[in-house]
Amino acid sequence: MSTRRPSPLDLDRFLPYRLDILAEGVSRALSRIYYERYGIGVPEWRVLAHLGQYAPITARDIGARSRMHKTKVSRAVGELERLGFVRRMESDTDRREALLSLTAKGRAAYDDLAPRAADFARQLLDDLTTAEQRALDSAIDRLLAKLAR
Amino acid sequence: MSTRRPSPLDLDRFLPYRLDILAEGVSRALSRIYYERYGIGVPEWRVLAHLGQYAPITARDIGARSRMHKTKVSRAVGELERLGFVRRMESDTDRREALLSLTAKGRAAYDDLAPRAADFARQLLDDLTTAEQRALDSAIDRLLAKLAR
DNA sequence: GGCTTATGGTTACATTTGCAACTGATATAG
DNA sequence: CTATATCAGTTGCAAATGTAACCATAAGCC
Repeated sequence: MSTRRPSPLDLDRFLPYRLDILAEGVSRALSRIYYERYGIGVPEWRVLAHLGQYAPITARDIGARSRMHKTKVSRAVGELERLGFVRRMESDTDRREALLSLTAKGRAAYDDLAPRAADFARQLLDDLTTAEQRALDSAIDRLLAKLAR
Repeated sequence: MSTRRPSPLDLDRFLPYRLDILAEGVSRALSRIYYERYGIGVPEWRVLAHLGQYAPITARDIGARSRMHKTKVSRAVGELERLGFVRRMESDTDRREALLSLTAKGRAAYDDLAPRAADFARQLLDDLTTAEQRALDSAIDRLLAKLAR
């Protein structure tokens, strides 16, 4: 008679799987905010958010910070330029790289979106107690640190 | 004189962004395990894992459980069939759908991979205290539940 | 200096993905 | 019944993505 071995892997509790579904769902929900208003996708939003906070910054550094492939950054920057959101100045210390920053229009979009995005994250977390939020945050920090090794 | 407004959005603490980077990093690290051994990618691995645990199951149900688009499931199943990992039986209650299950070869791959995947997740989490692990798990549950609404 | 190697960024090409349309089958309304 | 709507799954096509090659510049080395 065949006995069913206990499954060595319970998918519904498997962290990588759960994280992926969660990240995808959160990203999709958030994207509604910026896609509806400005017609931009995830990579463009990411670049915009980086520029809002860190400009002037090079494409390289955006990629390094956000773990985006350099071609993805390059194309997102291109699209944002096309939209008139981003301006590039050539660096005077290294003529390969360009210092990116926001135009007035890009700044306006950022100033519109950033608080909405922050609200979104707040609402998402508002079921959790402060302690749970801290626990989640610190767990993410530790996992990220572990991956970096 | 211009004063810098406090940023309304601190990216390094922004949950959607952090989740995305974490999920991507975890997935990439895990994928080494199954890619190196069987040359399969994320969608194929996901389908394999579902079949290992829930077979016989339809492609539709795999998609519903794992939030994969039906075309992605369809192609992953096709690839797993090509590899000789998956067999399809037609359902006798509904001839549109196919009941998928693993061949001996597919089962062997699953039995090889599943414990490795489980180990991977355990190692990933072994820095965290049990309390932290539970907090993380419950936070993910709540966020997923919130998204589902 | 000149030569090799590495780097920021873009582009070409192949692969992957998602959407829309389709096929064959089932459910449902009248 | 039968006509219409719905559904499981596949396929065509377009958009998005990653890899590799490339260009221009910079850095390291002799």
